[in-house]
Amino acid sequence: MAVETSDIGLLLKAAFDRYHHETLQRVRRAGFADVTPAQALVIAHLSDTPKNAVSIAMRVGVSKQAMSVTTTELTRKGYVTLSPDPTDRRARLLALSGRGRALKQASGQAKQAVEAQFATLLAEHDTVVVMDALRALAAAPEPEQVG
Amino acid sequence: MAVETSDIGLLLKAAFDRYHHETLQRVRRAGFADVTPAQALVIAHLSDTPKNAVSIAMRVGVSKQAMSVTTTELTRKGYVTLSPDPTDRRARLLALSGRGRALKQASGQAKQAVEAQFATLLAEHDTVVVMDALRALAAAPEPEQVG
DNA sequence: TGATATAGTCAATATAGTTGACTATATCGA
DNA sequence: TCGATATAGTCAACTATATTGACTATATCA
Repeated sequence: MAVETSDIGLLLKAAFDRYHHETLQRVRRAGFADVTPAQALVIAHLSDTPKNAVSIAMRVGVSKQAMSVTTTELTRKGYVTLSPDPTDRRARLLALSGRGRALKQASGQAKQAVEAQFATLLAEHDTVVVMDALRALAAAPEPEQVG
Repeated sequence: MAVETSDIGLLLKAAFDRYHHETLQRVRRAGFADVTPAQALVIAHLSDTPKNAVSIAMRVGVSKQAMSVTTTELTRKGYVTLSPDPTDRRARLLALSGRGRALKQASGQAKQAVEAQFATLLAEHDTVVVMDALRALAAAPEPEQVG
């Protein structure tokens, strides 16, 4: 994708596409060929503290129905284990399996490698600026309704 | 989507999702309710100079088959017109219709509005840094093969 | 002119998301 | 404590968007 634009939307998309393509390629080469982007995204949101599906869905920004499908697949592929929530019998807690932790680690290494590439393009100060800017943009409050 | 992370991949995704959600909402409120994200993306790549489908596909970063579907839809909805390429009888040139130009203009206004929000979060210098950084990241050459 | 490349379409499939309807369990309030 | 309501998760149907492979028509090159 050629990028000569100054359209920030196209730039965000191009940068995001490139970053994700690169990291996913590396993760797949590291022995996790069966992981899809949506599944990798959920793995990135899992930690050592088990969480139920709905709370992850909210963080990821998808419906609980979409999350249900991804949970099923991640469980089937052996990256995630489910256990009953002792405090809520409706819920099932997701936790990383051994293989899931390995995937998350490989994913972290892939990201570091791509970010190292990124860092060579920018001064350290600028990297900080960019991260802060993205965080601000991502978290910006809804504007007052315009319509 | 809550964003407390320092994972640049998640930040890029969150920022991109937010930007696109906001702009598409505005475009739809402006009277273009039938435009999908993929279609809006193609419109953003069209200018006054007609282009064939393959060249747009390359810029957008999708296959010519995907582009064919989007072209059909944009034509059906009246945003784009097709005409034969006088220099190549295989090709058909895409051009914005009157409504297509109106859509592109509304889209530009939506982007300006969202970027104005963005600008309030950053110093002007930082905005330049961020744009340059995204452009560099988007255009970074493929790294040497690692596998 | 014949081999090869390119523009575009059609078909099949994969991925990822949505909404709506539903069950089971929690929680809140009278 | 019971009844209304909210929440966790699943199932089904659908939409949107992408892929690859096979194909036709036309260009281009040697």
